[in-house]
Amino acid sequence: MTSKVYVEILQQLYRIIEEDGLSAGDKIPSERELAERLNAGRSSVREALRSLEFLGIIETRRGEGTYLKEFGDHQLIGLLGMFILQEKRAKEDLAETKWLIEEMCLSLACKRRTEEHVQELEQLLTKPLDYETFFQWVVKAGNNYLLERIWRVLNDFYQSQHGAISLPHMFYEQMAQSFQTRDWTTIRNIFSEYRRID
Amino acid sequence: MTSKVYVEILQQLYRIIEEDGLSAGDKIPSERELAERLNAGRSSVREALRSLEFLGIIETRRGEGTYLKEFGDHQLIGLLGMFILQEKRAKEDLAETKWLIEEMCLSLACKRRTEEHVQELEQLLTKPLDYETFFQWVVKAGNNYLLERIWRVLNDFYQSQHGAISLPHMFYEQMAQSFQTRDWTTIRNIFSEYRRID
DNA sequence: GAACGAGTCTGGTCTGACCACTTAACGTTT
DNA sequence: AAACGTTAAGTGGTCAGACCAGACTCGTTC
Repeated sequence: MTSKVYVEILQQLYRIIEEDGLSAGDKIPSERELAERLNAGRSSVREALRSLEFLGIIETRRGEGTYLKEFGDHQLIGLLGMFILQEKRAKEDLAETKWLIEEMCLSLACKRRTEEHVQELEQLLTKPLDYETFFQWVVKAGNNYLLERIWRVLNDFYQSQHGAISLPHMFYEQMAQSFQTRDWTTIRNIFSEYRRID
Repeated sequence: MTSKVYVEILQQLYRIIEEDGLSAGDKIPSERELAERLNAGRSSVREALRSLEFLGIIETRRGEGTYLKEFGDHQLIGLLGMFILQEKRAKEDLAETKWLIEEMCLSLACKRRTEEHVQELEQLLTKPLDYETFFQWVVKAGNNYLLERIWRVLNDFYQSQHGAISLPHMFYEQMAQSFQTRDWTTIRNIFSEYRRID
C-alpha cells in the first residue's frame, strides 16, 4: 500500500460521480455510505471530503448531507489568486499571456463565426459595449470550451489586479465589420493597435 | 460552535508557523502534539493537514513528520486543470487547445531564444529526443512562466489520454535549424506538417 | 389542517487502538 | 575505536466506535 487511502477515495469518488451522473447541486452519498462502499474508515473518507470542501468543490451541510458545488465559483479562483499569482513570475506574465490567448481566440472566432454570431454581435453593438462582454462573444464564436475556461480565469485575475479594460466603441465596430468579412489581418491589426492604447 | 474545528486549526497553525518562525523545509509539530496544543482531536488536526497537503503547502512523510513545502511548487494550477478538464466539452477541445498553445509557445521561443538556448537545443539533439523534452525547451526559451504552467497541465492530460507523441528525429533537427535562423514561417510550417502526421 | 414530538438520518468531533515506517540510542562485535 | 545489529521511541496512516448537534420524516394530537 504505497498510495494513501484518501487519494484512492478521491479517485473512486470521481468514478461514483460519473457513474451516478451527478452534477452541480446534486447530493453525494453520505460519509458512512461512502466508507462502506469503498471499504474504508469514515475518517479517511472525511479527510478526502475536507480537501474537496477546502477547494470549494463540495459543500457540506450538517444534518443534511454533502453536495456538489458549481465549479467556476469564487473559491478556486480566489485560492489561485492567493497562492499562484503571488509568484512574481506568474504575475509578470499575466498580461502577456492573456493577450496571446485573446489573439488566439480572435483567430478561432474569425474562422468559425456563423451568421448567427455576426447578427448577435450586431445586436450587442446597439448598446454600449465593454471589453469583457465582447470577448465573451469572441470565445463563444471560437467554439473551444477549454480555451473559454482558460480565458475566463486569466480575465478574472487580470481584472482583479488591473481593473476592467476600457476601449472606445469604435474598436468594437471595427471588429464587428472585420468579423463579417472574415478579415483576419485587419482584426489582428485592430487588436494590436488598441492594445497599445490600453 | 458555529465554525468548524478544522478551520480553526488552519488559522492556529498559521499562527504557530509565524510564531515559531518556520519556513519552507522546516518541520511542523507532530499531529499528536498539535492536537494537544490546540485542544482538538487528532482526527480534526488531520483533516486540516490533509487540506494543506492536497494544496501542496505541506508534505507528510510517514515515520518522519510533516514539513512545510517550498512556496511556489504546489499544484493548484494542476488541480484547476484537473477539474476543468473533467468536463466533457473541455476534453473534446483538449487536442486543439494544446496545439494552439504550443504554436504560441513556438512563436515566443522564436522571438526570444538566446544563443545559450540554441546551444542547449543542439546539445539535446545529440541524443534521441522526445516531443515532451523538446517542448520543455520551447516553453523555457519562450520565457513566459504562466504559459509554461498552462502548457504543462495540457500536456499532462493529453498524455494521460492519448499517450506520448512520437515524431521522427528529423522534426527536431529541422526545428533547431529554424530556431537558429529565427525563421518563424518555417517553424510554423514544420509544426503544421508533422501535426498532420501525428 | 396545523402543531407537536419521537425516531432517524446527516455531518462534526473525540478517543483509543493498531499498523508501517524512520530515526536515534544503545549495546555488541570486530 | 569503528563497525555492526538490535531495540525503543516517535511519527504518520488507518480504523472502529462512541457521542453530539442539526435537519428531516411521519405519525399523533389538538
